Formats: sequence, structure tokens, C-alpha cells
Amino acid sequence: MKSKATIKDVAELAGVSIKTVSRVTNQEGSVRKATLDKVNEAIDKLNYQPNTAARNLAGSKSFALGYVYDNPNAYYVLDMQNGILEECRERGYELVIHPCSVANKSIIDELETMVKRSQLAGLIISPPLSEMPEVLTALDKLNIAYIKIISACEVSDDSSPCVYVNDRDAAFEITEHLIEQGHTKIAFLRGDECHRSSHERKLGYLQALEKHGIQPNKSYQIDGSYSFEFGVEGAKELLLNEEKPTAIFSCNDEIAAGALFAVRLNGLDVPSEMAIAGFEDSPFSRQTWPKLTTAAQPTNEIARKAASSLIQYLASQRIRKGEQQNIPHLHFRPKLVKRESTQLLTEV
Amino acid sequence: MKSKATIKDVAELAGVSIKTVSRVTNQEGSVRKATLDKVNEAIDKLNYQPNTAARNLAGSKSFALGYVYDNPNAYYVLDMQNGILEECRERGYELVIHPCSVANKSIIDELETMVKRSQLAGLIISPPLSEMPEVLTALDKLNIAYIKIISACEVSDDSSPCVYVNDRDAAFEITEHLIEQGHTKIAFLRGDECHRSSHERKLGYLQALEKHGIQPNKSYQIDGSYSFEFGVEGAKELLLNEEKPTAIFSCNDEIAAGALFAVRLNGLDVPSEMAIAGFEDSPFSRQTWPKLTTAAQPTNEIARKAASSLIQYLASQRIRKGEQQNIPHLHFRPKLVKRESTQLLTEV
DNA sequence: GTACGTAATAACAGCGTTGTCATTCGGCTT
DNA sequence: AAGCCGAATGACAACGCTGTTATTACGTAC
Repeated sequence: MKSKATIKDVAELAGVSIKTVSRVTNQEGSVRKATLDKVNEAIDKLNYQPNTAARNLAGSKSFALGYVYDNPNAYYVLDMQNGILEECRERGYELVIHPCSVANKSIIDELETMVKRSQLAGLIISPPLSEMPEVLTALDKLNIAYIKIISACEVSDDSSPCVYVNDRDAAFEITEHLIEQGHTKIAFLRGDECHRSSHERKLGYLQALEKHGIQPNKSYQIDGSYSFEFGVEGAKELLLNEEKPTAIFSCNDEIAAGALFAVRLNGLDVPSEMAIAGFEDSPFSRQTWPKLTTAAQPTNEIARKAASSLIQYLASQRIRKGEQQNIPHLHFRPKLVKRESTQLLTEV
Repeated sequence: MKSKATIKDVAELAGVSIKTVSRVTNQEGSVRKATLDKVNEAIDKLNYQPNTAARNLAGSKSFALGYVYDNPNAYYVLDMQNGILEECRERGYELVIHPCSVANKSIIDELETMVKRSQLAGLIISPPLSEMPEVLTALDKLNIAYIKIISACEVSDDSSPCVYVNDRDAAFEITEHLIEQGHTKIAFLRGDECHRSSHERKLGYLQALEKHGIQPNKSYQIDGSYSFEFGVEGAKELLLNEEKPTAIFSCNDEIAAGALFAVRLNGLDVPSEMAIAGFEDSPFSRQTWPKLTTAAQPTNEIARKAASSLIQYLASQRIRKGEQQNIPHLHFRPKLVKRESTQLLTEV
């Protein structure tokens, strides 16, 4: 690899000192236009790429973000990852991904090791890890910057950067949509206990029922996990009710896909005999028949914005050390996507 | 972050020179047992983690692998990623992931920039990139070590590290399984042109037909892409044949899932009226009804072994510079998984 | 007990950047 | 034209580690 060009070569070719080159690459300012052009030209000519290692070492900071997650679902993870990556590339950061398991007792140690080893500038944490107080406390203790993505409809704690995803209102909207279709016997299949989203979504469901004067029916509410299998089991159980529900709102698309299968195996038509809605707008929801009504979560955008905010936050930290600074808070609200699984009308 | 402990602190505490500590952390040998213990004790006590940046800079090498892929499918990518990561963690390497698009003309430049920026020790490349000569040539020119994962049943080129996945024989086996079930009118839905696997699998299919004296029927062979949508379209087209096939072998599970839907929409029962097989053993294949017969690709293991071989190869390169060295070649063969979509008998 | 060879250890100079601080430049005031 | 000041630039010392080369310790043979 002829990737030899160092800052020295550039400086020499441009006829300036290495420090000036450094100023240019870091956009520090205080460089005259003429000089800047000379330097940039030299950089292009030599195809110069600053050495990350040297940069990190000398600056005793790093240009790498970490993405910490507990593999909730392949599409979500990949969407997040890609979104973060896009932002990182633009900003000249690197991404270190770190899947880990909530079940793992030593997760705190694991995170600590990771942060130290990789010299990360900051972390992006997605649920359910981002909703575990002990994890957040540990990170605070490590004194590492992070932005967490959580399910909540309002700012709950403004001391650290956060992305709020308003699952509750979106679930409310889905439930209202079902009610509009004439349903009153609406069941709910809830996802994992440890994901706040599953509770938020259920809350939205209950609020919608209440608003429309519908008595919630305990036997229509089953708790489980975010999985196809639970969808199948949960729907089967629902169908055991003497008075069967006419609609099932599933906490995510995977559950919905499972429910869909169980329902159709039972010989019921969807949506005429049973409406089914999911949540997330994952590819799943488009690969079932009929396609699933769901709530579209802009995961990729969430990821990008989260990364972007974190990077900005880090920059401001470097400048105003110690001082108070703006702590980013972002809000997202999944949007209802009406498809065939809940209504007869639409085009396919 | 009190992550202050440097090699100096450790050296001081252990009463040795920093070089000795370096020897210990790098397992260079030539350290007396007593000294080694002292040093290790100090490392533990200070919770010392070598600084990656300094390490890379001083050694002018790096401990990071890159995983380059063109997002073929979420489950595959994630399996690969996790496998590589597991190995990396054990060996103290980092992983930089790099999704990119085959369609992108400047992909070569992109790779070059990435390699330079991230100071990568080596690359792991999966299909279809690993099967594009121009990409491999570019990497050779960059003089970066890499291991490629390709679809092939025998060693084709022994000059660079390679993982061979024998799709052909696995496809042969699946086809034979269908023939054993009494099928002779077997259709084939092929995946993307640019993936060698799609051709290899088709070859296996054709070879099985030939072995059993079945005349291949051109109108039973449709080319498309690795997607659910193509599965739907392809199956529809197949059903237009006057003499319909009785079995569809789909190039992967996604296609199979699509085909399954189209077939059932057409009112045909699976497997009694139409058998359907997939390939890959992705979660898809277990979340359809009936479950899909498929070929299990040990993606996670492939990834681990690939990473492991690459790391070993890099190490041997460092030692025997210039000299001839063992170039790793690994072979994998997906295994037939019989499920309900091709046979009536089995338990659900 | 001396000499010798090898294994174990240390000293020290980089690696390619950035941070700090000193210096020079260019324009503006007087 | 001298004096001044902020902006632009440069010199040089870190950053924490590894590679290289020099030095010391230890065991063995005579």
C-alpha cells in the first residue's frame, strides 16, 4: 500500500508547516484563503488521509462512536447501524458496533472494557439497554458521553442527550384506526417486559379504548415477547375466548405476522373476520398476505440524527469544557401506515 | 474516565521497564515466569488497557478488521457480523463494518479511502463483492490482506485466502430430495445474476435432474433476484404454464417465502399440490406455514472461521515477511434441512 | 572460579499527529 | 514612517506504545 503520504509530505509540497496542514484538515480556521487552497491542492495531489491512530493519540480524543445494542431484531439493528454509519462517514467518524446481551450479568464490565479499549468518543444506545438504569449509571461513572434512544412521549430526564420515540401516541392512533373500522373487541399482544416500548404501546392502546368508551377486556390482553412464535401462541390463546376479538393489535410486526398465521390457520379471513395491526413497518409487514397495517418508525433517520446530535454534543463539550452546554433532545413519532390487514377498501 | 493507567504506570508498579510490560501484553515471550506474574498482577491491579491508538501508531500496524458487504439480506449480514465480532473480541481485534453498493461506480475509491482511513489490518469480503474481479484486483493493488467468501465447490485460485461455500452440492441434494418425493416437474427460481451462488445453486439443480434422467424444462427456470417480490412474481409465472410444475426450488428462503404466498393465493396446497424448497435456513424459513425445506448455511461459523484464518494469516505475514506462507482455504457445505414444505410426514 | 553463550531485560528513538506557545506578517493608526 | 495589534504561521514537545539495539543476568562447561 503506497498510502505513505503523511502530514509532512503535504506540508512540504504546499510549502507550509505541518501545523498549518493540521489546521486545514481540522478546520480550525485562522488560515488565509491562499494558504488554504495551496494546502488543499497538496492534499488532493498526494491523496492524503490523516492517520487516525496518530490523530487519536496526539489529540487524546477519538473519532469513533460505539453502537451498543441487545439484538432486538435484525431489521432494526441494521437500520440503526446504517443510519449511524452514514452520519459517521460524513463527519469522519468511525463506528464500533457492540452487540451484547441484557441477560449477561457482567454487561457493565463488558461495556467498560469496550469503552477503554476502543477509545470511544461516545456511545449510542438503543433499547432495551438504554432503558436500564444500572447501565446508564455505569456509563455515567465511566464518564463517557452517550445518547440514548428510549420509548417515551415526553422528556423525563434532561441531564443527558436523548432521543424520544413516542410509541404511545402512535399506538393510540393505530387503535383509533381500528375503532374507526368499527371494532370494539380489540385485543393486544404485548412484547417483552423489559422493553419500555411494549408498555408505552399498550398504554396508547388503553388510552384509545378509554377515549372511545370501550371497556378494556383483560382476557384480550396477553403479554409475551417480540417474536413470531409469541404471535402464533398469543393469537391461538385469543381465539380460545368465548367471545372472540375482532381485531388484534400486535406490539410489533413480527408478532403480527405470527398472529396472522395463527388466525388464518384457524380458517378466519383477514381482515373481514379478524383485523390485524403491527408496529414498526419492518419488511415483515409487507411480506405477509394481506400486508400489515403498522406504524412506521423512521429508524434510519432516528439513527442518523442521534449520531449527528452526539457528534455535535461532543464538539461542544470540547470547546466549552466544564461549562453548561446544550443537551440535545430529539423527538420522533411513528406514523400510521394503513394497509390491507385492517381494511377491505385499499388498492393492493 | 479514570482510564489513566498507561504502560508506564504498570512498569513502575511492577518494577520493570515499559518494554517488558509490552512484551507481556503482546505475548512476545522471553519473559521469566516470575516477572510475568509481577507484571500481570500490576496490570490487573491498575485495570490497564493498552491504548489502541498508540499501539497502532508505534507498531505501524493495526488491530482492526474490516467487513465489506453489499447488504444482500439482513439476517445474513448480521450473522456474519456477529460471527466476525466474536472472533475479533477473543483475539483483541476491532471490527469496522463497511456496507457499500455494488451499483456504486466509485466503489473502488471508496474501499481505498476506507482502508487508509481506518488503518485496517485486513478485510473480510462477502458476496457479491468477493466475486467481482475488479474489486479484488483493486484490493491487491492496495496491498491489503483480505479473505473472501465465495460460492464454489473447489479451489479455483490459491493465491489469496478464501472461504469456499459449496452451494452446488447442497442444491444438488435439495433437488434430489424433491425427486425422492416423487417430483419430476421441478421448477427453479434463480437469484441475482451477480451472485455466483445463484448460478452454483442452479448448476446443482441441473446436475441432479440429469443424474436422474429428468429432461430440464426451460419454462420451469426463471431468473430474478433474491427477494420476496421475485418469489411472488416468479411463482405466478410458473403457474401460467400449461403443465404446471409440482415443485419449486427457490434460490433462497426469501424467494421461497414469496413463492409460497403466490402458490397459496392460487389456492394450491403446500406441499401436497406444490412442494417448495428454499436455501439458507434463515428465520424466514421457520416463520412461514408450512415451514420451508432449505439448506442450512452455517453463516456464523463461516464468519468466525474466516476472521480467525485471516488473523492467523496476518500474524504469519508479520513473522515471515516476504517468504512464502500458508494461504488459508476453508470449505463449507450447507446441509439439507427437511421441513414440511416438501413432505407430508413430519411433525410440526 | 573463569569464560562464554544465550535468555532476559532495559534504554531510547521513533510512529504521525495535535496542543502550546512563540514568532512573524500585514494592515491600520498616528 | 514608526508603532501597534490581531491574525496567520511555525517550532517543538508531547501522546503511549513498539522496534531496535545495547546491556545485564543466568546457567553451563571447562
